[in-house]
Amino acid sequence: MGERSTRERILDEALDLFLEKGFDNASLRELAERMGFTKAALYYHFPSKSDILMGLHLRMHSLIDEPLKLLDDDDGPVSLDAYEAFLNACLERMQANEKLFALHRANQAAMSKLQVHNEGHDGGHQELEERARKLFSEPSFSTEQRLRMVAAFAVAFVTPVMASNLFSDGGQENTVVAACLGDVMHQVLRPGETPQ
Amino acid sequence: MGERSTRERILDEALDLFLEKGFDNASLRELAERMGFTKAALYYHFPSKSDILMGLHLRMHSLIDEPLKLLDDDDGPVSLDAYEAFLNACLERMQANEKLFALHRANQAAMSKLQVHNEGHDGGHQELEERARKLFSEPSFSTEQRLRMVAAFAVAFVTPVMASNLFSDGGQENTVVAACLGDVMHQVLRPGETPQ
DNA sequence: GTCTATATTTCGATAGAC
DNA sequence: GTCTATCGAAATATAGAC
Repeated sequence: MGERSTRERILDEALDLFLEKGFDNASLRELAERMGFTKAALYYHFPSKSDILMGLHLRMHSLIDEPLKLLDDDDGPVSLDAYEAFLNACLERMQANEKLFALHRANQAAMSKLQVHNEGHDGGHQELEERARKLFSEPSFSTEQRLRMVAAFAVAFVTPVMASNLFSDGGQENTVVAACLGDVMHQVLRPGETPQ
Repeated sequence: MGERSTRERILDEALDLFLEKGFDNASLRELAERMGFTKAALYYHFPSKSDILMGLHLRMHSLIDEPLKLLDDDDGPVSLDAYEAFLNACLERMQANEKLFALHRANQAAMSKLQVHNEGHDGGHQELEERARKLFSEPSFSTEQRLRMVAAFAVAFVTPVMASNLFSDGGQENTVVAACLGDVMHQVLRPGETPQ
């Protein structure tokens, strides 16, 4: 049952390596060494180095695919409630896949270069960015409200990995963190509910 | 008056180039081309490529040097008020130097490799990280309070550049953004002041 | 699926003239 | 302070045997 394909094991190892050295400074030679075979063998499983990164990007893509639906099946513009539910869903999945998101953050420059070589389905990075740009430009929200939506986004996507990196005492309970950040995001998104 | 030294103009151009392509994928050849001279000339001004990045890092370092003092001249552990003042001061300086912070974020992997080659004064990156780790491990705060401090940090340091990248209508007034995010951070830092 | 080569390219860096 | 020319290293990628 614990049998992962070689391809998946390469991605696992690549995730660790890319996190340690950064994508650009990690060499396929070292990745191959860690896998126990040679560089050329990697090219049997992946056509290029950036395809390995793309493989990891797709893993993350599939993680937020479902939460993303929470923003979809509204007919009108997105509601604050839907957005909050989306962020909470992301938070949960991030905690279970912290390294994947950390990679994405630390190697944003490399991620941005992932292009669409195929036809319709891209899996690229700029697709998500375009979507975010549209979301945060929703004219039915005030400027302040939109700023708050971005702030909540920042809390959801960067706080968890920062916290686990910076707290000297190991990781806190995931449920505790999620609950607390859920409160924070709720507060951030709804300015009216605070006293004066 | 508008006379910047060649060294400074190289740093200006490097900031733009590194932002576009990422530090690792930007070549000194292209940087030299943009400057209007050759690669070798760069080596007259900087001993190595990473020294150019270090130059940009030092620019940012000098920006937060003064806000950092707000955390220093307390005798006891840091107060929430001092921390909030620090974040607000950073926010202000970030807005005036957005690109510098964006570079730092997008090339975190490369920044982490900036080492200390000299003696006492480093200007390295891990110095700040160590400081942050210490701050967020302050035992006089509860776990939730510390989490909130990290969240406020995320709001201060990532929201402004995200906002100016994602809002389709150009940049909002800096003062408006700063005021709004100041409110948000205040809210985030002080859980007690909200109704249930 | 993995191996041993090797091709190819690109880049950082140096030497020395002007 | 900027140039030409070149070195040497390292990395991606390919060809073809097993």
